[in-house]
Amino acid sequence: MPRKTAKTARKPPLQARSVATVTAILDATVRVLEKEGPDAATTTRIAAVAGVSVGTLYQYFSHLDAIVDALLDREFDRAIAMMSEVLSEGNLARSPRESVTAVMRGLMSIYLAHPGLHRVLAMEALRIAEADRVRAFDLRVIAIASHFLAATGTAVRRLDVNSAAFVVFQSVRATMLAYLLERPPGISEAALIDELVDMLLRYLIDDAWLAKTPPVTQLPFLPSKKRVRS
Amino acid sequence: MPRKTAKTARKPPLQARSVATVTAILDATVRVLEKEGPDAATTTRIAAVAGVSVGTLYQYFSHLDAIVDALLDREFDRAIAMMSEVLSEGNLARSPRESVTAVMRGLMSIYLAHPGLHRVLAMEALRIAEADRVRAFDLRVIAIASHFLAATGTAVRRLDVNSAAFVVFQSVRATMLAYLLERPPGISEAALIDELVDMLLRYLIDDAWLAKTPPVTQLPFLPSKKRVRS
Amino acid sequence: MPRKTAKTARKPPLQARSVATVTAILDATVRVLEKEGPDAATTTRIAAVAGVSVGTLYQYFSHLDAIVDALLDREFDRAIAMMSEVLSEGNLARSPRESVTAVMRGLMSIYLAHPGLHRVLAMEALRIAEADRVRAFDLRVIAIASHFLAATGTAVRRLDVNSAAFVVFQSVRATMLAYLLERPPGISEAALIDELVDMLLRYLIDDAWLAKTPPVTQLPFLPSKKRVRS
Amino acid sequence: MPRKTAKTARKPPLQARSVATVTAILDATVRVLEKEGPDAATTTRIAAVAGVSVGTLYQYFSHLDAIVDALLDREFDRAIAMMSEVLSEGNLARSPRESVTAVMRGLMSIYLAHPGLHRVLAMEALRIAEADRVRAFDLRVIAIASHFLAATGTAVRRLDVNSAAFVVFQSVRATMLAYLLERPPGISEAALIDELVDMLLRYLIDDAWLAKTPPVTQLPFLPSKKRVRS
DNA sequence: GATGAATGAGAATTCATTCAT
DNA sequence: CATGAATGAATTCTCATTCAT
Repeated sequence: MPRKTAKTARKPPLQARSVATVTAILDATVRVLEKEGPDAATTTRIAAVAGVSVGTLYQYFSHLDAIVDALLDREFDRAIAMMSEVLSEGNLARSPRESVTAVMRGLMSIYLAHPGLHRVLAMEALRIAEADRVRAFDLRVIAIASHFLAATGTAVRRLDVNSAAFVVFQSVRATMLAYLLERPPGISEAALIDELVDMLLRYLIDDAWLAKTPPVTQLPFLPSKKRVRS
Repeated sequence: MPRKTAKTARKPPLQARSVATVTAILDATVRVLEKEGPDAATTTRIAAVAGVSVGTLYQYFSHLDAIVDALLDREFDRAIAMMSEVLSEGNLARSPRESVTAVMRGLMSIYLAHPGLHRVLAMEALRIAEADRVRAFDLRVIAIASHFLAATGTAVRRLDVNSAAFVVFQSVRATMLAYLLERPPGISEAALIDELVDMLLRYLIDDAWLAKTPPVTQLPFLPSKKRVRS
Repeated sequence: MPRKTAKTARKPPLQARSVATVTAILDATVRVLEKEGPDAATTTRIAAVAGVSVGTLYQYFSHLDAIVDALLDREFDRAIAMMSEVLSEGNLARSPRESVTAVMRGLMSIYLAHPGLHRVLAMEALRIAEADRVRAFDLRVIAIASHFLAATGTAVRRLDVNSAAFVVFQSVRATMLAYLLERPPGISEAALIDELVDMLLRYLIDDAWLAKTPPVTQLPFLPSKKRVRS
Repeated sequence: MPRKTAKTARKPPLQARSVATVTAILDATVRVLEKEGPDAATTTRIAAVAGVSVGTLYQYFSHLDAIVDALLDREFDRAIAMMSEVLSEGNLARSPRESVTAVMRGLMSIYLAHPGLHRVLAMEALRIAEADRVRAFDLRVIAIASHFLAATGTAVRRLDVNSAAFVVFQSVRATMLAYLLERPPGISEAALIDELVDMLLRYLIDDAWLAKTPPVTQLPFLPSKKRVRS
């Protein structure tokens, strides 16, 4: 994704009819990102893969960046949809651990579907601190989560939901993405999810509530026997 | 940090007598990054600010990327030094919460010193999944932490230290960096640190041990009435 | 007025029933030129402002240049009409100075109405040496002027009317346009017109005839002492 | 001379040594302008003709426009040098008519040397009202002229030298340029110069002074019979 | 006739890297 | 060793013009 200067204006696609073309361009971008890497994602290449001319590409996206933005929105929407589904009425019976695990798995599969894309999206997030976009996403997540928590009567440990949302969003995104990109040997996907779930549950949910469900079998790591002493 | 071609593999900085020049170049890069932004950090500009010619710059760094690598190492060293200090013999008496808080504050100040640099380092981490480098850092941190934990007899909840280190590293880096770059309104620096500390403590440390120190005054947030208790 | 290729020869506007559309396009062009500058005057923008589609625009004008040509003709017509009026039967009693002043004022007001347009027209005149068009205009002006001169019996100093017309046309156009575009400080509109009038009168009209009307109160400028006298 | 957006900064050539390269670029631009026309004067073409790479071109000129600016300055300098020469001490004995004629011939030969260049310079003058540049030139001309006028004791008719300089500059430039570009049939170069000289002399110089030198043999043109009467 | 989506050649500009001095 | 002028591949983006609907 070669970058020059980051211009301001971000025109939305002009016509409603040509959603097909817009989709083609977005999909082509993802395809290039996944198969050829960020450096290959030039306007010319994207247009070629999308089967349109550069001119057409620019008819719908005023900048190369605008494409990335659109993709970010699309992925955010995807994540929101997944969470709505997972935390919907039909799943109120699940334990917090089950629910959070389901969400983590959902997220992981979203990242897994297009790791190269999310790599670029994360880089973009660093390039231009996209506070507003992320904030909007956070708010949507908070709304969904709050609704679910209220419905299940789950007790939350955090005082400041906004801070918690911020911390959780950044932590989960970075961890999952780094995992998918680096594939650290010795850590399975399931194990990573377990770690995240455990971290989040204990960070977010009240102990009393957590106690209601069978605790994970996490055993102490160090020092083994000669424990604590005190 | 304008990028063209990722070119060949990244070589380490050439062995060089003139440490002064190398330092000058590294410092110049940081200065440019902080004051003029990533886009201004061209080889020519860096050389100019460092007071040397481009040619000389290439005498010491085979790639532009090599400079970034060197800076990453330098910052990692800085972090390690800080942790060694904070978790040293002299501080064994501290409670886990105090220790973790001290580490978080140390990290925050490292990021705070050069946010622009760390922004680029984080981007670089995404650009080329630098598994090995991060892994090496993690190992050093684990060593320091293990030592400290053993010395204080602290009980750890995690089974797999490597996974935990991975999760913690990514979570803390991403959260702090995003915080510094976005400066989300309504979240103070101290509050963010508290959140991270709380998350990490409960993720990492055994409840029994935590209980030994005054618990944080986190109050439940939601749902309001039909609260937990029962 | 962005230009790519000068392409083929310039065709005249296609014969069109819908004078309204043609006018709309011409007016839109002027509006864009005045309010958004030459660079904004793209076919798409002009069409948009005119309230038609690009396709329609091309129905009436084979080139973007054809629009400019049409506008040039329109402005020439406007100038001719103004001169005919000013130098008409009803104004034979005026002194040469009065007449020329009236013409200059008329021209100035034509330029003043659309300076941005005339800027482009002048540039176009340089881009493609539009000898024929200008020549035709000159001839019309000469006809009008000759008629007026004969009717008033004014004695002309020039031997070669064509050369004089050429010189006068270029001088007046360039001076007025530069004046309007640069607005040189310290020169009022009236002053500029006086200068031009004085220059033209003395260039064109016989001294004896000029003497008949009160001379301008131009005072000598230099050298100070050994002044000319009388 | 394809144009996109007119950026601001105009860096002067960096090094003094490489004057040769700068000159090569300027000369190449002129050559392209003269032989291939304005549309061919792209950065790539100019660089090629100059025998350097585009990169080098941009090392010395931050914009394509900067080249044009440099050429404008060069031509202005050329004109000033010519006038200094023509109106120098050695030529004080000449009559006003002779002097002005000499200047006009000098100018004509400057335009004649590179009509294509001056065409572009004039267009540029319209594109961005370059008031300051022209003003600076005018001042230099005024200085030279004033000196000469004082030395010869010539009486000037104009009250406002600045206005006069403005009018004269624009009139002469436009007329000569249009002449060279259009080559209107029936007007010889000498004739055009005579016209300009006559116009300027009568516009600028006091009649008494003009009378000192044999008047031009301009005969009345119209109306034929009822002539003015001597 | 009108529409406006699609086209694509082509222009400006950047910057990592080399190498003759 | 240091210098910094030269390189040129590569990229983004524009806009006149066409043509299927």
